[in-house]
Amino acid sequence: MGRKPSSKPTSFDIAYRAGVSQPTVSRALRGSKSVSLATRQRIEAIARELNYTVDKNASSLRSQRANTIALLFFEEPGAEESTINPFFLAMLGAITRQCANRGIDLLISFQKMEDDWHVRYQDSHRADGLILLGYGDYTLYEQRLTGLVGQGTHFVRWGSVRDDNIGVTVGSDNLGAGRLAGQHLLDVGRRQIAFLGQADEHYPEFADRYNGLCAALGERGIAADPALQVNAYTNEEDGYRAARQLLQSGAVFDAIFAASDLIAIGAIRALGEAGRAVPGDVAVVGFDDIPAAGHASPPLTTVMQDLKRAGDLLVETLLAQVEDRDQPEQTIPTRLIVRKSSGA
Amino acid sequence: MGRKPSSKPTSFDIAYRAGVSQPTVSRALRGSKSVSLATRQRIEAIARELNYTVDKNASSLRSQRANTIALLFFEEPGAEESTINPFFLAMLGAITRQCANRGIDLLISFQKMEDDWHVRYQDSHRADGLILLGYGDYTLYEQRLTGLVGQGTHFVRWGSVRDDNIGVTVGSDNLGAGRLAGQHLLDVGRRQIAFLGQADEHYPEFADRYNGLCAALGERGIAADPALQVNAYTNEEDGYRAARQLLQSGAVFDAIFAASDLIAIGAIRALGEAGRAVPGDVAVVGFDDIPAAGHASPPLTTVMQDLKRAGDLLVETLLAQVEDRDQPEQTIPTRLIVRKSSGA
DNA sequence: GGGGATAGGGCATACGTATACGCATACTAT
DNA sequence: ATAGTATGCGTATACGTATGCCCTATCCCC
Repeated sequence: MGRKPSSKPTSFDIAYRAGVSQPTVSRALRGSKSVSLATRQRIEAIARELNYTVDKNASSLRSQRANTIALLFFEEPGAEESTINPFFLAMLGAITRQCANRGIDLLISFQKMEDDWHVRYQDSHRADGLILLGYGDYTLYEQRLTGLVGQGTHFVRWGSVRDDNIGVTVGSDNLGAGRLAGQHLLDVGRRQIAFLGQADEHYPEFADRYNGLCAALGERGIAADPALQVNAYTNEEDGYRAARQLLQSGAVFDAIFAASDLIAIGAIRALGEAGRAVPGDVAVVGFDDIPAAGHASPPLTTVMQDLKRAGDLLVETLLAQVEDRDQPEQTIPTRLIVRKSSGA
Repeated sequence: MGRKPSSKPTSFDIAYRAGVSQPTVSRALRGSKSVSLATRQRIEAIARELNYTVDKNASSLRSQRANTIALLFFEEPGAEESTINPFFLAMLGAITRQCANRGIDLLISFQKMEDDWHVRYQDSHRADGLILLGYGDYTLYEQRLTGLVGQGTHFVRWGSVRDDNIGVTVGSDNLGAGRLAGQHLLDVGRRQIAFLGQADEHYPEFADRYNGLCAALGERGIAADPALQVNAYTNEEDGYRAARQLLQSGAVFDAIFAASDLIAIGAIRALGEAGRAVPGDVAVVGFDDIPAAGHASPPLTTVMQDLKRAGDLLVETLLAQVEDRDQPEQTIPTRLIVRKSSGA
């Protein structure tokens, strides 16, 4: 077994054996139609035989195309190392698969918003574009995003799709999802529906979900009670705290719509400790449909985001931008998964 | 705001403004000591001013070093898209951070073992080395791994550290961890300890954990009862099934050591349905310390793997290999996290 | 049979950086 | 003073591929 058969073969080696010039090899392997079928097949056979692979660096250098995108997770400043949002992790899987299908490589990085990611990736020709992921407060970064657009950096971010967003955003239909959840809880006879999650404009996705809930209430002639909205970020602890706060406030409620499954799970824990039965006393609906949702007790009714669709759309939208094509729709419909926690 | 200031500056542009030659710019920015301090600082200032970034493709092409590693997750053939092992996801975070610290880029991919990953990454000069991750059955791939070694491909895999492994392996001290768990259960007075998890050589990590348990039993003069070992892969469903199987077999047991937290959580569900109290009737110890372990009811006693250490070591070991340095130790100690489920 | 069109492929070169060498200048040692 | 040694930098070139341009051989049609 040859240790190192003689370092890696280049397109010149292939060309030599095939009796053609190096550019012909390049053209053949890239599928250019100005190479005859016979020649191409000969070249392909030789390439396979020699275990030849196109050198990505040379290829990218010459073509100015890396065939790579960078995925940036933005962490909350205070985030624990271990607490990566399961929702994003699931999306990672979808994105990865989608990239693999398209023959595109994926660079990944967890970043503080403060770091100079655009320099690190796009500017260095490392990646053709960026996918920005994180329930972050993008309003803090408007300036930077504006700069990116100005520089011609290609990027797509996940979040709340709005007309005045900087750059291109892909996201679930959070407003519609909030309505779905609200309607469902109303349908099962609940009237005092609390919302656990940030509802201000620094968390546009959560705000949309809340607004959707309010819309559903409004459609049935019920006014949303501000006392029933309690801030919560996105983890289990926060859900627990928010629910306790709600309980202690003395507000009357017979349902909770949580902005994420983790919040919902934390809330259920708090309700249990307070002796409130779920769904008997309080119906609970979550958001995301993370794996744990189905295993929670009681199993959690939740809004499912279509992760596969999300991954596909993020990648497709980004590539469309890079290749200067028309961009597809950017809002993804959601689906309500009814389980025991809402008492349906 | 300039749309495109005049495409990207190159090292020649910097050189021109600094009144030096291009190679000097390269040397200065790479920190070569054959550039005077004054010159370097001048160059650095200009580079910053022009927003210059080294073109990674050109750099890698010339230096034959990508400063990139590829992380490959291997999926079980039947794996669901959404069921990425939480343990690996957590490790992903650690690896990512470690790479960021070292200024190394990370490519990521989920693969079937069948695919030709080595071609795709290392052979194409896309990455300097590979990290192989997955509770997979590597014995099936010995041939391929042998081929990799023969080709001089750099890789490190996560798993059971043994002398006869092909390539370099980094992993937790599963044998020691199994002993820890066993000793703990013995210490709290249990004697019939069941093991849920594959114990055959196709799953070396699980086998080590089982063997560690047997060793702990042996040290107290107790023989391991083969009837108390039930196969389970690594997810919650499998743990549930395995526990039911164990219950139905009529075997007597007062403790369960599960090869993973997910198995343990599934087992607790099955025990609950069967009316066996945890830890009253059955003490349970899991493995991994995934986030859900602390939130389980009862909170799960488990073996914590040091993920940060794991990520660091994987990266360091791989780079040591790439750079032809001595490789560090490859076994990582574990720690027992005692919670309620073991009745301590 | 001549003029165009087309297919097939070679030639030259560019992509932007890193590095082996060589050459000056300055500084040390004898 | 003179050989010897750093120091600091320029010259030339290589890394391996993709692509614009040009050339030849067909082939076709009127």
